[in-house]
Amino acid sequence: MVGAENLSRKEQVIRTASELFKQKGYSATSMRDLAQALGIEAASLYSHIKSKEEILQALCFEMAKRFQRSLREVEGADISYSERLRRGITGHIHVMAKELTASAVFMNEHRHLSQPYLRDFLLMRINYINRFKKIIEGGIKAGEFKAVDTKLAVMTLFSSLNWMPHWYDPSGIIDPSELGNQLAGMLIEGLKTK
Amino acid sequence: MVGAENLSRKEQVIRTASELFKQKGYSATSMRDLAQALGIEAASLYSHIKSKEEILQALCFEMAKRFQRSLREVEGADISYSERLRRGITGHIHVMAKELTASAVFMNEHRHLSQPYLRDFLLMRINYINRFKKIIEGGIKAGEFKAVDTKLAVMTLFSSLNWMPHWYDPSGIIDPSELGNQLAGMLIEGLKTK
DNA sequence: CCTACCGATCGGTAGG
DNA sequence: CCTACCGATCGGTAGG
Repeated sequence: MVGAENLSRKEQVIRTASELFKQKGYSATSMRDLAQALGIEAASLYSHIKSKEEILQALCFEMAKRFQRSLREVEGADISYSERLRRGITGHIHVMAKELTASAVFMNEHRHLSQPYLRDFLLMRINYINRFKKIIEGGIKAGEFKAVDTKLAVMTLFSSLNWMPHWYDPSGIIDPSELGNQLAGMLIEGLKTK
Repeated sequence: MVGAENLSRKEQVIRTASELFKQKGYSATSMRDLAQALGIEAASLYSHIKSKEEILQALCFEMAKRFQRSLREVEGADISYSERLRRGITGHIHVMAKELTASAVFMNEHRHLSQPYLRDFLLMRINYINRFKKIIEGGIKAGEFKAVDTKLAVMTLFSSLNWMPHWYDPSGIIDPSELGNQLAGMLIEGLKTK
């Protein structure tokens, strides 16, 4: 099956690229670096991908889709805003934990997308953030949350989620659900003892 | 005064570089980009700086020093852990707000430092984070904070501080002190109404 | 997947 | 601060 072989090899290229992009950044990673990591010549990469940027596009949009899908499942549910926030956070962390490297690239390297991809990406991201913001605003209107600055609240949450690929070790003692519960707990209940 | 003129021109180069590094990233910013932004030829940059990386070094270590100094002022104070955390956060935000662009570069581009600068930088960063962590641990031991996962707590705080240069508008309605108080309040008291 | 190669651009230097 | 340039490396193509 030629098709399946090509697909799997292409994915192998994308995964290896993802690791290099995370480590060194997109711009500082050359196609020769990538080829060397795969044990082939740089020119051979172009049998599997059209361009360097195509790899970044594949990574960024695949992750964006996964994060969007995860959040959508929570929005319809008939539950409290605290619970909705908790599930949104846990869902995000699950997606992230399954693709830690791609998540880091998604977060830090998307600015190297060219137009119109960059614009599309940023629209998806602002949409994602706004949906979390709506949950927080809903909680405030319902009297469940304090009247905090919603931009600060959502940015604090989003920052925390974004930075996790840099320090979270999924093989450690704390699993994604537990991490999500603890983050949600901390943001909702605060650090202070009652 | 030749000395003063050189210094001021060098700082102008560093500031312009800082803006480009923030926008496009260190690797994707060429010396020709920088020269063009300053209205001179690329070769002329080397009258003011020794190398591209020297600019990054100057930026990163200057900001690191400022953040360290800001935190040091809080650690000696004889105040509650909540208050210590609050002042640590507010201090960080003040430093950041005064040099928003350099703060963004400090955060996102330090990985392009070569050795031994990279190692020194990372040691300073881990030291900075650990000092915030100590405040949180102190608060837990004193019964002032809940027994949360301190790594998650400090990373959430640190992420939030790091991401601020990307969204905070210091010319907006919320000033640095107010932003610090709100972030500290949110982390300490939580979103939930009591 | 390789050899052979392209034009463009990179950070930086010499010498004024 | 400029002109003139350097060797190295970049992403990518032709042709097998």
